[in-house]
Amino acid sequence: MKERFALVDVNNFFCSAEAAFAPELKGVPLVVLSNNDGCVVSRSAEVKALQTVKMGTPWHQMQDLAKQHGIIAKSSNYELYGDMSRRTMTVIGTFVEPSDQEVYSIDESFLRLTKYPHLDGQTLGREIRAKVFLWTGMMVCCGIGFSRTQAKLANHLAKKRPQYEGVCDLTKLSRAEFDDICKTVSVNDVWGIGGRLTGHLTAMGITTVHELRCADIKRLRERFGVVLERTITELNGTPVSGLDVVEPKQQIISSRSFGSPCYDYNGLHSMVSTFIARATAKLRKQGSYAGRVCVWLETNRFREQDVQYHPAAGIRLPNPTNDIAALTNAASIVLGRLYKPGFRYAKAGVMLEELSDSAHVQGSLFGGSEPSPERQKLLTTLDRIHHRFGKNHIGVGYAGVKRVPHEMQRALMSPRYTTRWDELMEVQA
DNA sequence: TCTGGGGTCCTAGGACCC
DNA sequence: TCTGGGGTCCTAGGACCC
Repeated sequence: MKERFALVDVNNFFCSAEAAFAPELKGVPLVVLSNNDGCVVSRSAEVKALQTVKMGTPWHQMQDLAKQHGIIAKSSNYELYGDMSRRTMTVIGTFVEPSDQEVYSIDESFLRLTKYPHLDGQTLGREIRAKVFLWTGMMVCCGIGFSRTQAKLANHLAKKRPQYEGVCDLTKLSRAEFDDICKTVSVNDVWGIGGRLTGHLTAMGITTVHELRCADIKRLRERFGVVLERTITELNGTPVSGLDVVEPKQQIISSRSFGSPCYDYNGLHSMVSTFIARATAKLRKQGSYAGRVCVWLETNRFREQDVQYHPAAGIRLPNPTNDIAALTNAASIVLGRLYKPGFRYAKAGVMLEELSDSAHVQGSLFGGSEPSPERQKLLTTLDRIHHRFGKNHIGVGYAGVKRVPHEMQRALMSPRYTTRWDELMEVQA
């Protein structure tokens, strides 16, 4: 039996999540900004229609444009988006068995339809759209194909071409119809083909999906590697990969630009400690232990007048651990090596690596040792306090105990309608 | 003044082993 | 004069994704 996949994806996800609770944001030009209110990371249909605001445009560079078109901006509200994502994915998941859904990103989900040959793609897509909209207020598009890459392509068409009305099923097309459509889509719109590859392919005279499908696959593999070969195979209707099962993360990163520049060691130390706290929380949530801690610092690369410095280094722990104090300590050692006075630091980050599901490291000279029961109790209690009161009430060293001076700016943030009792939406009778 | 954050996979090349 | 060859593991960096 031929495999069949669907990709369901929310339109303008962050903007839609904002508008779901604020009717005045519906039908108006709206953007959502990255951390620190830096860049545009989501645009409403009205902003996309202007064609002048690209993804990633710095907000401070488009003030005039915003005034001219009445563009409203919102700070990113990841607590709201995370919760709306969970709700949306749950509704999408009601159409198949759990093992046939892969939540691919915050706003996208693959469904494997192979087991449900009786489901007509068009009908299913329309039903998903209706149910998701009714239950969450979010509008999705649905693409269906014989591989995940085809489903992605179909979703792209469903989103961009009004005649599809949000649902595109490539599996129902004849060979000739499929070829004709592929002649109208640029390689750049294919999942897995980014700017670099597009440049190289264009130079070889390959600009449309049809040309890519017909190209000499052996030659392209030799030149660009196995990834492109798989993409072409999938475009031609043979799935190379099925659904990905959710694996624990192999690395955990926490990193932020500072709300204001930082010059001194103590300031950096408090930020790095905060990042470690956040990363450790993720680590403990997935039940992993880290074997290596990396830290990096960055000056502001956009300031040409500044001397640039962006060092990075890591340290291997004697035994993998999930103990926030041990991880903070390791990060402090690395930071001590990296820090040099006299620079205008703008950003820092930490990375937990070599994650395992055990505190024991194989072949360690001294043997792995579990933290003592008392220690475990302390760590678990910390987790509970974080869970119940939020992350900013207790921490190690400088982290999170009080507002740190370089915290990010989120001047335009909306309420966290669905996750905070004191930020619930109020309705006036 | 202000320019995001968090991931994965693959490959080439060096280190090291026998 | 002439200095092996094959294999694995690790790391850094590139490309991509959302």
